[in-house]
Amino acid sequence: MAVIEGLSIGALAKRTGLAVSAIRYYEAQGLIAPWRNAGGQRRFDRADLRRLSFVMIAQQFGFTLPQIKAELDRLPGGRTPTKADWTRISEGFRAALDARIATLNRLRDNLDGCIGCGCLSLEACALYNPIDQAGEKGPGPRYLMGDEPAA
Amino acid sequence: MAVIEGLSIGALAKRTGLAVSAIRYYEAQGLIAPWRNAGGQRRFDRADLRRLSFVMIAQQFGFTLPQIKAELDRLPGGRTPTKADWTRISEGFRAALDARIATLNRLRDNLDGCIGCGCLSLEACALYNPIDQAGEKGPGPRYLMGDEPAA
DNA sequence: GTAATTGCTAAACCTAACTTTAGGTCAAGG
DNA sequence: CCTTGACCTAAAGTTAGGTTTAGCAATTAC
Repeated sequence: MAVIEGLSIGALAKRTGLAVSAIRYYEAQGLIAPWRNAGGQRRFDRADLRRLSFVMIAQQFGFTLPQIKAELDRLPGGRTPTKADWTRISEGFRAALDARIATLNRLRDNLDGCIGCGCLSLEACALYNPIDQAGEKGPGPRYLMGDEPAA
Repeated sequence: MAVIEGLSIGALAKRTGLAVSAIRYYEAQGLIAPWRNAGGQRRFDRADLRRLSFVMIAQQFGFTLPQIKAELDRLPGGRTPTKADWTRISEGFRAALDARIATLNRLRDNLDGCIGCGCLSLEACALYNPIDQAGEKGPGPRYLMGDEPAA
């Protein structure tokens, strides 16, 4: 008869398709903030489903978890985010995504130029130079988004 | 007046902009194969400049080092690669890049649809479903959007 | 009431692509 | 000849985004 307050981590995992361990990891990174029940177990709001949805989509867009957290932190604290809140955030995505697409298009156009010459020479090849210094930060390994190469 | 045979690793680093440690790492991964001088130091061919150029560009395209190695291994052994060799490889790039751009465009179009509704709901949102499961390999979230919701 | 789930934490492990460190060796200039 | 800077190796460290393991506690099912 007890009304279940909030979802358990397992339920959330089932609903989102995420692994339980991933959800705990996201909590550790500050992306979600469940409360605890009397026994110390995590309980989640239904709104957390949407937060996790946001995380999953943003990852597909190539955002890092800190970047995603930054967006989520802009959601109003203290109340359930409204449709307008999510819409505002989606528009930020849209801009970032457009920039990413533009970069790739530029890369491709340069490549088209290079296919003709076959040069790949450091001095002359347009692919080396200011390809995207501004576009992607991140120290160490720079992953772009992972696609299968087909080649 | 000794004619310098081959480039030192430092010279190669300067010419490519790579770190010396990165070049040694690439050698360990089989991407380049310098020879050694009498004192045991690495000496590189001028053609290695182009190989490294290839590596750097391919990385910008999002290829992993093993994938890049696979391409390089298809270069004819025993002779300096020709323009035609590089051109053939560039065309493979072109295809992979086109695929990636198409994916992002599709993602963006879905997002545009979602901006209107603000939903981000697991049941309804078009962004969840079969976005592009072509490339599920690689590090990171295996479970994410990956295989079995069966669990 | 008890067994089977499910959940908890902390810490270790994983991959990719490197960098850093420690402890030596080689080469070029004065 | 001697010093300085470039090079060498092997091993450990780094970052991102998690997963796995070990050892227990809380819930749920029967």
